[in-house]
Amino acid sequence: MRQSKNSTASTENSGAKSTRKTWQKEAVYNIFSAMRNHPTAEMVCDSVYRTYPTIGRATVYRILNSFVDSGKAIKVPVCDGADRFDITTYPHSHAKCRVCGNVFDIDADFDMPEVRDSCGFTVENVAVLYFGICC
Amino acid sequence: MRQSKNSTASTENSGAKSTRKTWQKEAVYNIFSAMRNHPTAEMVCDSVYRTYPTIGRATVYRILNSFVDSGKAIKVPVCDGADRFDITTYPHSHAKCRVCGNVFDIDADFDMPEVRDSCGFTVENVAVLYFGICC
DNA sequence: AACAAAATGAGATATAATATCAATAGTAAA
DNA sequence: TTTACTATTGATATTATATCTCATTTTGTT
Repeated sequence: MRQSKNSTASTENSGAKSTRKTWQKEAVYNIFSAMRNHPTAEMVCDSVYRTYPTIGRATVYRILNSFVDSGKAIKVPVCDGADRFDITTYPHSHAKCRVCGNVFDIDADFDMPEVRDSCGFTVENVAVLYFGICC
Repeated sequence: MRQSKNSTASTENSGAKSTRKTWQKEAVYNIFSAMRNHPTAEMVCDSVYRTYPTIGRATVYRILNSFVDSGKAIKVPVCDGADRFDITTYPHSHAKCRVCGNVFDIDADFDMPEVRDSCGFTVENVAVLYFGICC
């Protein structure tokens, strides 16, 4: 995603509410929530496309971002490549294989760094990412 | 992939790839290592450009990546925007402000999740990233 | 049905990073 | 020093990622 200078998210238009039901939102949610491989936006596009060839790419991107904004999904930072989207929102961490590039869920069996306030930084969320080899 | 087929039998740098000294590598290292704000590759480019206007953009990208490969720097995953490069390689974590976009070092005063082997995944490294607001 | 606003979709634009490849330049051998 | 070899560079093209623009369509409401 491009970095915007002074706004947090493009979908957050002051007071704008995405309340209207559309078949596009339904389609993206149904297909994305069935994917358990932390897909990129493009991967979701491809899947949605197979069933709904008329849907626009920008629409899929917009809808995925709206899921993140509304807490229905999270973005996983993976350092390289496209953003990953994760339908699993409970606290857990991720592992990325540097060979195959796949991203896996990792149960947070260690003490998950807790959200804290220090150094004048107000923490809202934390992401833990392991790098290594899966195979 | 390239093998030194006709080099003398005893090379001190066995397997070393980027061995030749160039003023470009010197320039990028000197300027990058003085930047303490987790710059993107573009930010390094801009800085290097001011002193060495003839250096190529691709060269800066290549050299920065070689620093990461050789362990002289790390890439910081920030979920949004361009990759960040960090000259500080000792174990610590990072915080990213969702308002100003800046990235800060955070001392790992909690128990840093340790590198482990679980679920068949061989962990080589771990990154902890806080999201929040700095101001 | 008619209306206003939200949402979409096609394409343009912005941004990020690597690939290509001829020319250059570092290093060792002669 | 000169030569030979090839790693490295740099201009440009290409690929990848993601958002923006805006005319058109659709939704929810009256």
